[in-house]
Amino acid sequence: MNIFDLYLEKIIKIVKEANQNKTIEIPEMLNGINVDIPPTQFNCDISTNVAMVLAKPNKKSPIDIAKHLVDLIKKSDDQIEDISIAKPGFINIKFKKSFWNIFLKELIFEGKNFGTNKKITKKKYLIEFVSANPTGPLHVGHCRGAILGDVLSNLLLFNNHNVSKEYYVNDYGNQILHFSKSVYFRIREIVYNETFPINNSDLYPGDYVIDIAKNIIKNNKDLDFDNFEKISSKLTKLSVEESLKLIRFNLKNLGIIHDKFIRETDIVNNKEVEKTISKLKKNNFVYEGKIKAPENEKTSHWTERDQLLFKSTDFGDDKDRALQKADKSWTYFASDVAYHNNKLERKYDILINILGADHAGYIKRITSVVEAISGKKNKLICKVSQLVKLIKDNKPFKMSKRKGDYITIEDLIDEVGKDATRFIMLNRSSDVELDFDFTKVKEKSRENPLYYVQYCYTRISSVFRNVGKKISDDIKIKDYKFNYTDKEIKILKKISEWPRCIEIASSKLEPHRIPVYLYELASEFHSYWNMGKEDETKRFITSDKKISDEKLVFLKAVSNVIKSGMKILNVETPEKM
RNA sequence: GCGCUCUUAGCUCAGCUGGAUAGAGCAUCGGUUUUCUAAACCGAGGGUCGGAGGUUCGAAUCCUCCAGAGCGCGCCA
Repeated sequence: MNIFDLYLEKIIKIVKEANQNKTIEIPEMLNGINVDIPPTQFNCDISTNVAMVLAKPNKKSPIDIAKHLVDLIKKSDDQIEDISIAKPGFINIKFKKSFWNIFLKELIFEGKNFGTNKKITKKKYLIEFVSANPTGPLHVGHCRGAILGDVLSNLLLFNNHNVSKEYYVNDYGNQILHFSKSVYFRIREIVYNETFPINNSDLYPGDYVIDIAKNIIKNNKDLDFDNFEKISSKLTKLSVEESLKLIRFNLKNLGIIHDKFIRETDIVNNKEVEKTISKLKKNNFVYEGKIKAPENEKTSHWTERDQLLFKSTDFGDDKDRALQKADKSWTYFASDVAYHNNKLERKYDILINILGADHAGYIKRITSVVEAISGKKNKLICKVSQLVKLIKDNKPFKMSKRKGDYITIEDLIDEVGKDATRFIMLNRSSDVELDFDFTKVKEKSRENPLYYVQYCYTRISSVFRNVGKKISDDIKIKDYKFNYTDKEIKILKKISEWPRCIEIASSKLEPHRIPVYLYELASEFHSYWNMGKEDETKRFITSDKKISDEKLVFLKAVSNVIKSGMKILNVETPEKM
């Protein structure tokens, strides 16, 4: 039950009826009208701007319109205790206490589905995220996008959409070649006692490559490591699979499981690139042409030549994009074009890509491709997650591939924990750079917002435990005729904002709103809890170790919302801490 | 040079599908514990929402310009 939507509908109905009775003029579009949360000092529950929106078409002051509407609203609804007008024309509504009983009854009935958006139609989503090169384990830099993608899919699932999570494995091209060469040199180091060419900056020097080399030697006794060319393709495959093992392990420890891993080599080997390009050629989106050197400083080595280009300038990109390299092999972009065609052929309604900030410049061309193939705009939504600035011992911590100097996901999980990592990474808008202070998060774990929210759930659990009940048990109440106090209603109001939080978070793809909301709810609850210290009537458990239905329902409502929010974030809600 | 993102309290950030007197946490200062778990609570101080215009009844929120910060601008992935 979304009370804001409920009252918006009621008000629009009233306005339309008034229009039919010729007492009010309405504009063509009524979407400027909204029902909102009023500022706390007004002592009311919801407010609407309807009078201000209607002022102009009626050529009357908002206050006059409001006066007219207030009567109509009051007449049509028996749950309103007080309805008033505030400058410059807001209509403020305060509900009777019985309204909150209706609300709670509905909430308990909906159970864990409370908050799901019922207005939307079910869609099929494909969300691609992480997709880090399979050249080693994930590091902290990958972490934010991984968690963002995971929680977005949970959020969409919560709203009953169909969601498929995919990882695109870039196992084709130069970087992979360098990687498998690195593995090869590590193998030679082990087998023939040769020194690893540490000064070759193309190679991956990290220690994990040694482990990968060892594994490959152990499991492939029949392989002849004498000549790289001979075993290159086999070795590449083995190296990639070893990397993927590491990556899957990292993701699992973060609580993330993808539905599918799609390999770039499969796309290329299945001739999907040719297929897609010829499709685009037919529609004149692909042609042979030259591109100009980029305008930044290092242009001296640039040679212009004819090559296959995608006409992304047709879609507002600043230059057309190359599909083929000089050696006629496909560019990264070309196989990604084919991959997106592959996605579209699988008939998803919406595609979502989660990208790191360093790939933001790629968005224009890939959305252009999807538009070119599907003929539709906004079929692909790209969501960028900004950088995580790591801070350790009060200094920015720079990771270096060269030195193999990383903070890996395992380090992070060992030291900070999966839940805290997830919560902190999600607690900020993905548009903003995130300071992740390794030392602080570790030391001051008590100040961590995760525990603040979890503690709220723990406190509620302890009440249930103390009266011999379980927090997970369903509760059955015959009549909802409770007389909640102002403080309790304040918390119920916060709970009533939950469906709205979900709605905005999912429509804008901004999951950070969930931890922010949960923190606020927890804060209200802790405040209430502490009132019980001074005033025994405010405690949940009476002196004879019982709890009233009234308090039971109240606690159930709070814990339901915390539980479903934390479930979307995929963090634990322990009953004891 | 061009593109994307950001700029809100001392610090880290919410708030942005336009609404009323702009909110948290940390830090600072002062209080609360024989208790349903103090991993908590209560109170105080702290603001030219980067700057300038514009749209609007109304702008932190939308538009334009400017400044600063970050990221990117390959035939790398």
